Amino acid sequence: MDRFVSTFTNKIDAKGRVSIPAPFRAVLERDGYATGSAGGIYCYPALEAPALDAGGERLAKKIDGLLAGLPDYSDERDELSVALYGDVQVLAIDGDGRISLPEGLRSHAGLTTQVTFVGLGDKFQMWQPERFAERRERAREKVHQTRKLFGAGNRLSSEDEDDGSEGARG
Amino acid sequence: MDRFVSTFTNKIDAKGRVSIPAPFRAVLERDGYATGSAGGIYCYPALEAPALDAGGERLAKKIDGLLAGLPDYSDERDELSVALYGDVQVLAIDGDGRISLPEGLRSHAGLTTQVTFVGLGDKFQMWQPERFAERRERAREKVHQTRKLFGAGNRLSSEDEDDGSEGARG
DNA sequence: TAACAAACCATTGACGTCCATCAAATCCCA
DNA sequence: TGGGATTTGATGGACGTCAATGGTTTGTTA
Repeated sequence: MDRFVSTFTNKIDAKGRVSIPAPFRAVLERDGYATGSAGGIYCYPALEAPALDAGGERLAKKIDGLLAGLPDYSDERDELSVALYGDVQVLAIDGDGRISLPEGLRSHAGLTTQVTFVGLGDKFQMWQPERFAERRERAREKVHQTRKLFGAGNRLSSEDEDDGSEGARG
Repeated sequence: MDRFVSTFTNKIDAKGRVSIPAPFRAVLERDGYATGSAGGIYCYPALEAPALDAGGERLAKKIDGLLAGLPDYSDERDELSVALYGDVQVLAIDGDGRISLPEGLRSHAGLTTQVTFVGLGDKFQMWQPERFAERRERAREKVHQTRKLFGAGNRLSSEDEDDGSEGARG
């Protein structure tokens, strides 16, 4: 499996460190990340939500792709670069699979004692647990309505039905 | 990693010196810069912003590339050369990873006590911290709007589209 | 010789690395 | 199938290293 799926909730310790869920680490390693050596995960404040987006090399390449079409040294490119590269932090993963979240990122997502990791396929997000619970409720509502529109015969929507599949520990 | 990414804020000391963030130095060294020896970073006032542009060999080559298309000894080339090269300063990096900013550059960017280094991929910028905070907000706004223009059909923008909803299962 | 700049050195605090502990899930064998 | 052993992942803490920063000395030039 090479996608981020499921949700997990881990603690932030006194030094601001938090363990990345093991399944996510496995995906990152397959994505070209070498634990312990130089490199790390790319992390930035999500645009539309009080959360952090994060991912590995694949995510970095997508960001590059957004800028690839723009001419060098145009104002437009500079402006986009500020938002895309300027907001990104490269977080190193230590030997125990942990990252430490800088203050700036933590405050954007309102993270204090716990972090909920949410798999989104190519990337994952980090949420303050209570906030994510709300968001999740809204999302379920939405899925419910969407299914009604498409009709019950749709196999894909029944795919979204399974719950209790989360691996949240602790 | 061979690109300038993230933002860092460092102090200017009484003698006008400021440390270049270690990750940026690493990029510069990989780019062909040898700390301590002859050479330095290329730095010039940004054309459209109260900030300084800076970079290493790769940046210099890109500037060369802009001129390459024009015929030798043409007036056009001469003028563009002056515009591009005329304001460039080569700043030496001392043994501790610091540069000292000449008064001309400092005043263009309004730098007094602190400098915010902003990674933009092939180059980085130096900003007065408060001014950068504004610029960053604008940039995020713009990305926000750009995404809406592209719409969900765009592969790249759909990547940035999620607000967490699609990852919410169970 | 005074003024300035550049190299050198020293301190401090943050961060990365390493180690120990604990809980949960799995495996193995009776 | 049940219980104990083993493995893996999460968490907390100690320690060493490096980056940022401030200061001092040396060299150079007018």
